[in-house]
This record gives sequence, C-alpha cells and structure tokens, in this order.
Amino acid sequence: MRYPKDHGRQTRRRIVENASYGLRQNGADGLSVVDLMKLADLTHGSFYAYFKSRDALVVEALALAMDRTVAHWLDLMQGLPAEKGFDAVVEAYLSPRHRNNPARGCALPALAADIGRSGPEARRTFAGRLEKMIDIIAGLIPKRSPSDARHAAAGAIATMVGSIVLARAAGDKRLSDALLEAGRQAVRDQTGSATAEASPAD
Amino acid sequence: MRYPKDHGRQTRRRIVENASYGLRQNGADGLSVVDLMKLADLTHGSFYAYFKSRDALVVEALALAMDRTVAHWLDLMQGLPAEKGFDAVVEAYLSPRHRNNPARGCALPALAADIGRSGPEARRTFAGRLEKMIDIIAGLIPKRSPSDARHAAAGAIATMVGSIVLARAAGDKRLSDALLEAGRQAVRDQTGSATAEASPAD
DNA sequence: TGTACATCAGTGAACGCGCGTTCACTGATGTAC
DNA sequence: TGTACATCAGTGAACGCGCGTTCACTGATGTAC
Repeated sequence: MRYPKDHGRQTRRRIVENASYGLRQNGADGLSVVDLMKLADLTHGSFYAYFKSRDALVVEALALAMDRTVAHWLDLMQGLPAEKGFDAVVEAYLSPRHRNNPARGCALPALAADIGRSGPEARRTFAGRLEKMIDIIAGLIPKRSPSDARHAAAGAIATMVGSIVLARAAGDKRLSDALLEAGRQAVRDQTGSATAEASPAD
Repeated sequence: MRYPKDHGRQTRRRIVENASYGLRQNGADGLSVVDLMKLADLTHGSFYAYFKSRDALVVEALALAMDRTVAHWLDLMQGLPAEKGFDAVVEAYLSPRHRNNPARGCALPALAADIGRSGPEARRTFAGRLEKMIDIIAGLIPKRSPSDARHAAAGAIATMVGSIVLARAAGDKRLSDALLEAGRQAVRDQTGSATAEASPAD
C-alpha cells in the first residue's frame, strides 16, 4: 500500500470538516466545488472520487457541524448541575464571540434558512440532529413532564437561533449587542417562569 | 407622451414588488436577473434602466418586504387593545400558514441569514427596518420602562424568527408543528412573566 | 540488486450551461408641418 | 389628412466568467521476478 489504509477516509473527513466551516461562513450555496476542495488543500478533480455530488457533501457537512455543536454543548455542561449547565450553554450561545464566528459556531443560525429551501434529504438530516439538540437542552430544564421540557427546550433554542441570526444581520453594533442581551433575557424569562410554574405543583 | 407620466415608476415598483416575493421564496441569491425580470413580465435587457445592479434591487426588495410586514402588523393590531394586538401578531406569525408561505411572509426568517453575509448597505437597511419592527411590538408590551419594553420586544421577535426558520427547515411535520407551538409558548412565557414582574411594582 | 509493471490518490483540461452586465436595435406612439 | 421625424420602454444577442461535473492522465510508491 502506497498510502496508509485509512488515508482515503481521513482525506474525506478533512474535506467534510473544512466544508463544514466554509459553508457555515458563506452559506450552503456560498462556495464552489473548487473552493471547497481548496479548503482541504486539494484540487477539484478528485471531488467526485469522494462524493456523488456537491449536494451530498453539503448534507454531510451539515450533519458534522450539528454533531459538533452537540458535542460542544455536552462539554460545556460537563460536571455542572442542570441549571448551571443550561446557563453555560446559553451564555456561550448568545455571546459576541459566537455571533462573530459563524464558521465555528452552531449550524442552525448559519444554515437553517438554506436548508429550508433544500431537498428532503438535507431536511431530514437537519430534523434528526435538531431533535437531538432539543433533547439535550430539555434534560437541563426542570419541568412537570418530559414533553413540557422538550417544549421549553425547543422554545429556548428558537430564541437563541433567532437572536444570533438577527444580531449577525444587523448592520449596527448597538442593535446587534442589544439583540444578544434581549435573547439572554428572553431565555431567562422562559425558563425562569417555567420553573416558577412547575414548582408550586410539586 | 406615449406612456403615462409615471409609467416608469410603476414598472420599477412592479419589479421590486415581485422581486420581494421571489427573493423571500428562494433566498437573496436564489433568482437570476432573468428570473427577477420574468416575474414582472419583462425581459432582462431593461433591468439596468431601472437598477444600477442586482444587489441594489435586492436591497430595495428587502426594504419593501420589511415595510409590508410592518404594515401587516399595524393592520392586525388595528382597533385592538395592546395585549390582544400582541396576541394577534404572534398567532399570525407562528401559524402554519406563515411557515408555509415564505414569499408573502416576514422577510426576517426568509432573508436575515443572507443579509448577515451581505454588504454594509443591505445590513444598514435591515437594521433600520428592524428597529421599527421592535418599536411596534414594544408598544404592545406593558413594561416598567420603554427600554425594558424594547428589550422584551426584541426577545419576542427573535423567538418568532427562530421558530419559523427552524420550522421551515425541519423535514418532519410533527417536529415542525411542535416548533411553532413551542414558539407560541415561549413568547407567552416571556411576556407573561414580564407583565407579572411589572405589575407588583405598579 | 535491478528492472518492468501495477496501483491509485490526486491533477487539470475540457464539457455545456447559466450568470451579471452591456449595448445596438425595435416598434409603438406622439409631434411638426 | 398625410408624411417625416423624435421619443423611449422594452428587446435579445453578445461579452467574459465561474459553475458542477467528467475524464484521460500523472507520478509516487509498491510488487514480481
């Protein structure tokens, strides 16, 4: 063997990983096949040795980006009680750092609008990973029932995603910062009042 | 005059209006100049008699779409007390109808992600209109101070935008519907608890 | 040890196509006389 | 009333370019004998 036996798999992985950064930065249609291969230090010619189409790579890059966000959340929560874990995730999500670094950030604000216009495969991949993300946040929210918790988690995620999308689009630093702060407050209000609702019943 | 004296202005308006539908449907990069002119029953040749570039039309279409959303909200609120007006806007926003009709819906979930990757002109136009939208919602929320109300309004808008973006992307009807319901509940929790906070102080 | 051949990850020219933009032209309608 | 000309919204061919995709080829490394 001229190459280590998993060389192909590693190269493929390198392409997907770099694509996941590039696509979050520039949108699902924002980079050409030439651009995407250049990110992995390759020329475009061998692209179709790894993927059956550009769309197929986009779906894989989306899945990887979402998996990475899940892993990042689990990292942030590690060793903390539920409430502190939740706060840690929300603080990191609604930070200027996250707003300013879409490439390494959550795929939802970066790519969800594009996925909404994509085919069923991309949308099913998206839905599956999103369920997982909701589950993780739901585990951090004290609620009457698991179904209530998932509900509250979906609301919190929607608020965070909306805040980042709007903060990135707003061409005015004051407004952009205010949107992050408003998002933090909104999430606090949602889960704070949620806890308050649940407590008297227990 | 072979043409009524505001013929040019009307044609221009027709192009911008149809573009505002098409771009909300397909994204800011989703239609070519040929496509955009076809929407107004014209050929592409005269495009540059009306606009200095494709980007310039996108900015105008964005502004029009956001103005229309503002007008629509004012319509929904008309004659209602603040609280009912707020509920009417939220119900309409987080409805399956709005989710399923991006072309005639709010520009924020449809275009904000694209605007975040656009130039300063598009982003400033966006920011100006978004301030206006926040003001209108703020007027419907009872709060200690105008600044608190704007904060709460920004949070509610972020939640609504995030819910619609995710609901459109989710390739699973159950999840998509759940996201709309979660968004409604989240907005209720935010402003409900907000009112509860403000009331005892009064 | 040395030479011929096999392997195969990666290269880059080429394909047909659609893009944003330019521009010489058309043709319907009005004015001049 | 009739003819020559002016106006100007709209047309469509053409430009250079980058796109996604295909494919014959290269060249470094291994095996055969």
